[in-house]
Amino acid sequence: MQAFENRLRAALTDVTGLPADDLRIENPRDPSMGDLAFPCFVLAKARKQAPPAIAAELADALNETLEGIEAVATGPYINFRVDRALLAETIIGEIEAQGARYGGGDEGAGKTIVVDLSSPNIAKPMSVGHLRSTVIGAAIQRIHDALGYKTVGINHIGDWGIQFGKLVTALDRWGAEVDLESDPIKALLALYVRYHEEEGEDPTLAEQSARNFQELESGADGHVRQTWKRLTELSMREFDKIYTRLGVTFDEVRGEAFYEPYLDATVERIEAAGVTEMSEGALIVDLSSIRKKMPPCLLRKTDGTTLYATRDLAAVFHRHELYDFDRCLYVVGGDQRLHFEQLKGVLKRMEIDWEPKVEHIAFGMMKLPEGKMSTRTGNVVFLEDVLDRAAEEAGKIIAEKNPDLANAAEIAEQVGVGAVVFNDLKREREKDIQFVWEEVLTFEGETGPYAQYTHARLASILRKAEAAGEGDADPDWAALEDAAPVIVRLGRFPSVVRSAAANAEPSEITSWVLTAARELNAWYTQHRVLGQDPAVTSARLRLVAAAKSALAGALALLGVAAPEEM
RNA sequence: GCGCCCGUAGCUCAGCUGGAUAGAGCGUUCGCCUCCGGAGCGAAAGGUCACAGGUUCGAAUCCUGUCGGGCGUACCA
Repeated sequence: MQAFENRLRAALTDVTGLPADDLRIENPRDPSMGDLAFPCFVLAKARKQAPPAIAAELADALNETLEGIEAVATGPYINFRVDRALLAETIIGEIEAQGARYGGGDEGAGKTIVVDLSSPNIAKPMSVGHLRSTVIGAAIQRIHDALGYKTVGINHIGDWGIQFGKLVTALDRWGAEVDLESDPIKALLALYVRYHEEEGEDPTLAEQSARNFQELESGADGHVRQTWKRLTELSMREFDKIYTRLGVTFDEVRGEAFYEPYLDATVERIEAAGVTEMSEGALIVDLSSIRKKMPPCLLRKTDGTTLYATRDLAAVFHRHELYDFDRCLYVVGGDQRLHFEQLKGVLKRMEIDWEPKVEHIAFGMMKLPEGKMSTRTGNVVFLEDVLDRAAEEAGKIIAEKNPDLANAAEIAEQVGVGAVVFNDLKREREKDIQFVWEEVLTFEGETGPYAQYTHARLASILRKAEAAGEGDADPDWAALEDAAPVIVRLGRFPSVVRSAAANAEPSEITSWVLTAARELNAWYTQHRVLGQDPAVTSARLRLVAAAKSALAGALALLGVAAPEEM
């Protein structure tokens, strides 16, 4: 589609004299109006003419020069219609030539994108909330991979902080009462909740916890550190199970503890920039010059220990030195907006020139009907349970609709997990989403399984064609006239990928997938592929194969499997 | 209180960074399997784009205010 757009831009430059970059080519509201459109409003002032008159005049001029594209003036717009056979042959040809790489490119070559994603906390279960960061971050990374960027996916594990002092305290007091081996994370969660219930009554708990964390931060390899190590190992084992199911891998997995040795140097560096001061006994960076009333960033507490912000600053310096990134994307919930504003605020005050490359890719909170999820109060839905139930549900449907399916269990997992992942990527990432079981377990309408089903149907047609030996004839591209809207949709995929990358917005891909799937379903129910005139069957089969390939590619970017049968 | 984000069909959401008659899915109602898979397809009903002003050829989109919601607001992460 880009090729046609470029030709139009060049032709429009010739007839208007405007630079190609200033010409905005749009998609017509209704596909029946045309494949591409140019609004003439922008020319009205300079030409002192009404837009409809300009459109009519330009359309005539363009038709003199354009070959294979027809320009029609419709009111203030010029609508362009690419010759149907040319359109089909060009777009399908592109998809066939590029295969699984269709939609990708190499414009990212030489550029590095760091993506900070997932970042679960040790000793806490992965909730459906962590799903968002993991799934959105992984999709953003894959989208950039496809465009040729060097990407670095970093899982920044929350393995540090005062809560580990608390956990050690809780384990020391009540550890004998729980079973850590069979389900370590749920046992630890119970301890954590209990701790917070009792902390109010018993001030010695908080004191002990503070001492524990100080010992941990001192580096002493005693009881506290040993306990902490054990917690980390138990938790990572559980997390890896989930990452395997989601098909997510990381290029770098580091805990916050990794940055422990860098903290002093980080604080010194910020002090050397002359932006720190003492306030109420704590070491801070004042940020009121960045934005009125912005709270200061705390680097050291009164007791000298560091905070989340200190460790994140150490991490961002470390990452910049290691990767010299072009963008560093933090895929972290919107409830941490202030934290990243402060992080960037400190960098700004230090006059660090790469500060704009650090971006907070915020996403909406996952909420339960009962309110915000909270590990402290136990108001959470565990990710593992969601995946299990979705796969189970998919299994039931397979048993009912396709009982002879060979690898039913494997497909049920792909469909169930696909449904959960797709559901999470469906909406614009900044919107809050409410977790509703029946919504997650729905496989009809705008869902992942619907997209997977479309893919499976296309695969099925191709299998039948293969078995019947159809599709060898030369295709009659003109026979795909009725498929033009679908073909245009497929042709737009590369620009959708680019937009999704620029906006770090995977939902642009899901939207495209759903629209394409809907249009494909409509098309193949109206146009039988097999058993037609051989030239027609050939053309339709080429479209089916191209569409299947593009759909599979899009689903791959999202991290959703594209089964051949389901 | 202050700061940031948000308000589009009964519900969940799109709306291409200011353009054509505001579109989907779910739900509701009606159709469609002698025909490549009904996790599907076709159709109907459903809208004062929260409200009030403003900017201009033109606003769901930009600005201001009001109302309603979410998140955050220095020693948690």
